[in-house]
Amino acid sequence: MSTQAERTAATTERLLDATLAALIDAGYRGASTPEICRRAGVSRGAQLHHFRTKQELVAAAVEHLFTKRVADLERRIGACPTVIDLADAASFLWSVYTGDTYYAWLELVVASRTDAELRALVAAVDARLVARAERLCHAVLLPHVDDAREIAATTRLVLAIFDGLGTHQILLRDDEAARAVLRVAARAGLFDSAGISRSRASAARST
Amino acid sequence: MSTQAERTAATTERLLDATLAALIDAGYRGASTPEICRRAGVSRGAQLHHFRTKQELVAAAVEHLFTKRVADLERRIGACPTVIDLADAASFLWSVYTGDTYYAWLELVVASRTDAELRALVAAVDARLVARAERLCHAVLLPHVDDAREIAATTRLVLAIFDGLGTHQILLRDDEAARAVLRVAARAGLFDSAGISRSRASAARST
DNA sequence: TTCAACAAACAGTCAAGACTGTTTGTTACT
DNA sequence: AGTAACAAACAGTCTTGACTGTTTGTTGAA
Repeated sequence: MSTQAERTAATTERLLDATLAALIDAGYRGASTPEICRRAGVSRGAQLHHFRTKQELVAAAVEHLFTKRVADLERRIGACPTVIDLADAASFLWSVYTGDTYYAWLELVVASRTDAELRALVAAVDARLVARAERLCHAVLLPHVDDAREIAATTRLVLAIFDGLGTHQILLRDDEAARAVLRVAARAGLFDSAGISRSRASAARST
Repeated sequence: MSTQAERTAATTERLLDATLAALIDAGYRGASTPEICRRAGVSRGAQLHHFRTKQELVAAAVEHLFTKRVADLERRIGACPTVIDLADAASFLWSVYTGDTYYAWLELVVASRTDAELRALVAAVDARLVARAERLCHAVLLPHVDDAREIAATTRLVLAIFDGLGTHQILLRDDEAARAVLRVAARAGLFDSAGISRSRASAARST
């Protein structure tokens, strides 16, 4: 039928996708191995053959989620028309950033708060995500800034707004409200390199 | 020894405090009833006498957490010296906002994403918290703004930044980095009513 | 090329432990 | 006495990981 390698790849991918789906639909608590196997259409024996412990499966799923998020983001950003208004850009980014994969990620982050082993995995992957975000932020928002700490802090601020809004959306399922918040942020000059530069200039004067 | 009412009050309070402590230390998943009883020094029989189901216990704990957060916040804000710099104020708010009770709240919010009953409880309490935050935001940041939607959006933005930074702290345990982010936000005019007004004026001109 | 030997993938069952909620019994207040 | 508060044993369900056996693919010698 197929080679061993092909079978392995197919089964592991189904398991990893099922793990993310379970994480999204049922949360970290509900992502049990029987549930994942049920979704993947794979026997528990097969699952245990490929991932000897649940930790191994989760670790692989974290990596899988990272590549998926990055691929999603870059594909959709690549398909994005030329940006004119930074407020529109923020709204566009919001539509890319939120969604299922964000909530899968949030489940992992929150679970990792009380699980040191998981936290080590998630933190390592997060560092890579943040590094990418910093490069993007540097290119788009702060092309004339060279201070790494300045770039890092600005990136964190933008990420925090998106993450915070994503968390709020759990309780207040109102996408338009979230976009209104982003418009306020844009008006305040948050996504506007000129605005930030202007603020920096005034900050410099005040010292 | 003591009256029935006193015994009931003492036991329920110990159970509720233990529930929050378990939520903080072990997460929603780890906050099992045996664990809560162990922490409270109460037998499972007593727990089940006062809270017939876990749902009841969690519901009471959500309410307990709300009163605790509000009390903490108002007590510490009351003890705060006169505010001079809004960046310092943001840093102060951060020290009040983050901490154990924030993570207990986050556990509940994330768990409520995949638990409709819990979500109804948490959303109702969240609405009350946000309403308080809006009044505070109106008084401190936007005293001259009357548009309710404007106030709501600005409040959400500030809350989103704090919540997002709190989530980031799970992976990046660096309080100083979080404060640096808040300084960037303050410099961008986010916590500065004048800055927001100025931005609004320029936005009005552009239309 | 063909077939035997081997390895990997897969399926299903089982035991140990954990959690929830019920039931039964005991102690302390009214 | 009667009732509320508490304690402990128990039943049922779920999850994890171990174990046994079967099918499928790979390798190498004749």
